Amino acid sequence: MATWSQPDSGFSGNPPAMLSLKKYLTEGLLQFTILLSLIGVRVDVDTYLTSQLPPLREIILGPSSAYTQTQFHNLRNTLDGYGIHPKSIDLDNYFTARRLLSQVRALDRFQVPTTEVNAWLVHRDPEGSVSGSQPSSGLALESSSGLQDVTGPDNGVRESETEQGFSEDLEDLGAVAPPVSGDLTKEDIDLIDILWRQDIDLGAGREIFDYSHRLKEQDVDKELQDGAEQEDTWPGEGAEALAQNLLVDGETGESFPAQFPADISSITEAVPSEPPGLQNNLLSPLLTGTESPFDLEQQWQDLMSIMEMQAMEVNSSTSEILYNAPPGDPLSTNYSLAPNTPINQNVSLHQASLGGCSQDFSLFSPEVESLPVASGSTLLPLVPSNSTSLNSTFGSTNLAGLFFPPQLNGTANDTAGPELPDPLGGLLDEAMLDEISLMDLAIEEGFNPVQASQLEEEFDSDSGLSLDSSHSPSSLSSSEGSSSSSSSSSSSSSSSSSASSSASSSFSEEGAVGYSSDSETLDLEEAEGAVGYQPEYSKFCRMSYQDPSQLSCLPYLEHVGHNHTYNMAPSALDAADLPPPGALKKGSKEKQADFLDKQMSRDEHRARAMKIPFTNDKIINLPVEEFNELLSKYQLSEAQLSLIRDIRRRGKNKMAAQNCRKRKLDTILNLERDVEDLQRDKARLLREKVEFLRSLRQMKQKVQSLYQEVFGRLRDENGRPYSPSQYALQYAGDGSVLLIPRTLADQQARRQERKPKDRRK
DNA sequence: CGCAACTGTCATTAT
DNA sequence: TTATAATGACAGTTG
Repeated sequence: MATWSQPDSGFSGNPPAMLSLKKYLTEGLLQFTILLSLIGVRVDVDTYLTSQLPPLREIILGPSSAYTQTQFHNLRNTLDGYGIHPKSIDLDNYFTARRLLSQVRALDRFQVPTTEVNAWLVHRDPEGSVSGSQPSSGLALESSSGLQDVTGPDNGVRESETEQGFSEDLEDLGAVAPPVSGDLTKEDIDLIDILWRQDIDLGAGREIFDYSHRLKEQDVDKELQDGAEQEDTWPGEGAEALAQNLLVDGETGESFPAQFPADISSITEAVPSEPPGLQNNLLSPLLTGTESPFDLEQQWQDLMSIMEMQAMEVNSSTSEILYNAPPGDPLSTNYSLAPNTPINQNVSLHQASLGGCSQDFSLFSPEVESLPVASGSTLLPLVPSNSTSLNSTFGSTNLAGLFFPPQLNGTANDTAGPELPDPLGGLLDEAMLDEISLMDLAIEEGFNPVQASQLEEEFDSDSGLSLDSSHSPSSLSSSEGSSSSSSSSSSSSSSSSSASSSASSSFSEEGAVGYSSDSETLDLEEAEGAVGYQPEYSKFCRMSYQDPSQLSCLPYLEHVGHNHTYNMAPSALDAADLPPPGALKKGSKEKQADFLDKQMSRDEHRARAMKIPFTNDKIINLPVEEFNELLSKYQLSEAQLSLIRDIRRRGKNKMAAQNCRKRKLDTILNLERDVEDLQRDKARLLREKVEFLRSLRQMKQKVQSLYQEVFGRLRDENGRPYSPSQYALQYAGDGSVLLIPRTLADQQARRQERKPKDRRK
């Protein structure tokens, strides 16, 4: 056996390099298209391919490898970690999927407020209490949300539960990788090869990902849960209104935090400190806008830019505030908040948002957003009397420009209209919001188990190489000593139990298909070969890769528990060899022999009937040269030779069929998992987007409030406040703020308006 | 008995 | 060309 070369040299005949790009592109694209269609993501695959977007490209190309030749040996020799279910054979595909996942998860890194998301998720106050900005206050409230109830226990409990679920699923998958050290000896590798050649399932494997990855995924999971909660709070019509409002935000949103503090201070310094008087009348154009559809990619880029620019500004506190907003309290939506808001003259925007948002939250609460108002007019009903004048005031002031760099600022004010397409608004329509909720719900309820199993696999991945481990069903079946198989781990023992159900412990005497077993029996066989009859012990483990106990727990594989080894003696050839029915009554030895006979395959019976002087294992698994050499050593009849050739052909084909089926199943599983991952990522990204938009809107509201505050404190030479309808604050590029007549401001604004949306009286 | 799942086998094609 | 692998299709076995 030591002399054995790769029996399945056919694999080597298909090096990875041979994988045609065409195959990748065609099959990969096809699969990915299917995935996308399943997910509902409308993405131009070609665009992403050409744009060389790494994650998507990997996603596209990844699954395709499932159909490619599996480089078992190469992969195995990499000693890299991977976790695979018992039927999983396509390690290439698995690696691809892993790489894909890792890259997708890598996206998490860029995202600004992962922790912030968690924060507001956890602390969201469904009661809508204003004071809920405190993180600690939200936890109890969280459970009260409707979706939360649907999804189950609170996050804290949930996380642990998911972990348990992972482990269970992992076991189901049979992918539990035993903690094998990464260092493998030559013998180990050889053993792996041997096991593999013996039609052993390579399924179990260790994961590529380390603990941090798993943690990351868990975080993502938690985010999903949280996201589901938060989104649950959105009323249907609210989502639409929100989307529209968000659009407006998107226009102006991208850069304003940076300049804010300085501007504020500059304004406030020049203003006498008097109680605000006109704040209520001031309506911020920033809150209004029109939705402009945008392609997904552009939105992505915009979103990214927003993230980058406002990462520091968008913090957990704002998020908390946003989500602590009282549900459905339209009354609080009026702009009375300004008086209640103590404006610190010198506070930075960040501080202002922290302090003011808690009180101003009502303006940005989902309920407010949910008001059935479109674009700029959304907030008008909320404004008491001179809302229109206020609008005009704001529109002319170009206040937004104060906070947003020109290149990014799409003229936030209503009158100006969206100079630039809203990068975010297009994504955030009602349907999308609904989709988010549904997706989260589905993921949490439906996909969590699988997802959990994935996580569990990753968790176990560290343990190391599981290919050859005794834990893997395949190894169990193939273990040459097989006596050890009985003592194998629980996962493996299940497989042995299945075998034992039909066979006594004797099955372990010979490593069924294992080459090692051949070697062990070689001498004996050859010694008895002349006699022509070598009592082969049944190949109990032949089918062992299908560990029923493990697979039964896995939804996909629960039906794989069969062990149709064709134990019966069907052919007339071996009928004579079969013991009579009364054999069972004979001694245990004969009983055992009978049992073994029944475990023999048809070809084995035929071989025995034909007095084939060597085992079927050899016939099937020996390399061609050795096989021919073996044949040459015996004087075999033509019938025998024909049978031997058939046995070899059938045996190889049987293994090929098994591999094929495993591969097929693995492909399906991988695709399924990819779909889940993509759905999860999509949901997460959408959630993040919503979060950013909310934060953005909140900050804009802050700006508006400050504007109102400043404007309200302005007094003319007679000590009277300026009328918002007659004056507006105009800021210059250098950061200075001027009080100018509204007519002038309007002119300037109109000059900048691409699509005038005049609301003046 | 019928059905579903699993498995082995054959034929065909690809490598 | 040969050997082998892959795979669809079919049939047998089992629960």
